[in-house]
Amino acid sequence: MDKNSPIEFTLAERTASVTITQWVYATLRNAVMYGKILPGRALTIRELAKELNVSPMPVREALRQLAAENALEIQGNRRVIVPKMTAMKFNELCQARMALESHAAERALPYIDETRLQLLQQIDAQIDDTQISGNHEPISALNQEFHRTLYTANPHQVTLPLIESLWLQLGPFMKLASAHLELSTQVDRHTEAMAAIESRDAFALQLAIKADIREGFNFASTPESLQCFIDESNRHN
Amino acid sequence: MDKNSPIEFTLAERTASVTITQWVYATLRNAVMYGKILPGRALTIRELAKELNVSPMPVREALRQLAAENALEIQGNRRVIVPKMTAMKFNELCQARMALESHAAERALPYIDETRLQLLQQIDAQIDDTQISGNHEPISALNQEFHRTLYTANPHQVTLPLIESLWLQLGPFMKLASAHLELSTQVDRHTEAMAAIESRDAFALQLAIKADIREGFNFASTPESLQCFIDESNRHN
DNA sequence: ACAACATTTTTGTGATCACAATAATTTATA
DNA sequence: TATAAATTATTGTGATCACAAAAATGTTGT
Repeated sequence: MDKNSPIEFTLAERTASVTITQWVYATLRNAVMYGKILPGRALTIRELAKELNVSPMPVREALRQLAAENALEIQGNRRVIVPKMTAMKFNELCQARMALESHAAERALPYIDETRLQLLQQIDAQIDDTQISGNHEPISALNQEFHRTLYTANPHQVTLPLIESLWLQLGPFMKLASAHLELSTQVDRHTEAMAAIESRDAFALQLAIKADIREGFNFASTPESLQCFIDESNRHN
Repeated sequence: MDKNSPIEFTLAERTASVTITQWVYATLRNAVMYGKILPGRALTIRELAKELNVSPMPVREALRQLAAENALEIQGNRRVIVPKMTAMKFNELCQARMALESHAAERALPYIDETRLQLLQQIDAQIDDTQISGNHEPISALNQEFHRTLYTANPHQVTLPLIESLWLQLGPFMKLASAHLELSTQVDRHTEAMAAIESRDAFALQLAIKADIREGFNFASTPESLQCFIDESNRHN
């Protein structure tokens, strides 16, 4: 149990009119989403409060909020940890992403206008530029922005919070997996998605989104390689 | 603004080894789920604390948790309210339920054994018994239990928390709508679902679940009648 | 009678403290 | 030396308080 493994916080911007709780929440969320905290790592209120130079109170609230989003897990002994991954759970999370996000894309399609399409193309171009660097975090962040921009075209959207919950649950594990993976093999499904949008083809859009999600996880194409990453992620604690 | 409209709390059971926060959470969640709090109703920490005979602290945490689940909405002025419904949002919530729950049912199907099927039949029988009374709350609770029992057959389930979030968002509005509706017209789609399970027909099961959800909302079959209920629900504040 | 201003009250936020439960460490025992 | 028991340290929970922002109320001027 390397309970004391340090956490590389990327401190969120601390603008005015943002409460300390919101700032702590954003900071912790970012740490979970981009795998800065290892699965199984125990998080204590006082430790985080000291680390972030705030009182325990905002940390308490932020932790509870993240637990409500299934990003953290409150154990029976009231300890808060980053949940561990299993092969079956990983599979369920991927399947849930495909079901929910293809649905969100379909419901967003009628609302996508020329402006939003250009926005999507712009983000996709940024992804191509960043692809060379090979860093996991900025690519992952841009990829999320692409999906978010697509789904939020629907002004009555209700699924994004649910989708973000799934992203959060996959985050800690993806970081570990991406370290052992060359991303270069990835085909650009975003282009296919945008073609489907232009031709107003809901079915093709759903296929493209599902393919994009599936390929993001194709490092774990065989059960053996998946199990290997899971063992790796759980070895440290 | 009948800000002071009373809230009929059904107090959750206060067993030992349950924290006050958990108890308050369960109580408030129940109130939201079964429409005891009108949409638009502002909730203040101190008011609820006094009402429930607890200190403000557990109420604070419970409210934040419910807000994280999209059951409550934190406004810009930091006030907490039960979100108001719109026709478009209502439609999106129904569509999301159908997409997510039919997916959950499909993923659960392989795990359903004889024992669980009997459990489902038992719950369905209870629903038939309660149907006569006409009360919204117990029928709704049993209906939820039926769906929950189905989805949790899958031991690696990850979608139930997301589904419950959708239920919570629909809760306050359903109560208002059900008051103007005779439920007797409802066909029993649960029987169809169980037949699909027995024949291991995933597609038929998905259809049955979708039909069950759709029919639960068929009081709002025309846009006009839906708008009528929405106006009614928002008139009070 | 109604708008604009000043005053009072109420509210969420965040800090600090007490306490019981849990975990970690030390000491005692075989 | 290994295991059990006792002690110490740490933790989450919940209560209380101070404070600034916001809402409600009261007051004034036209």
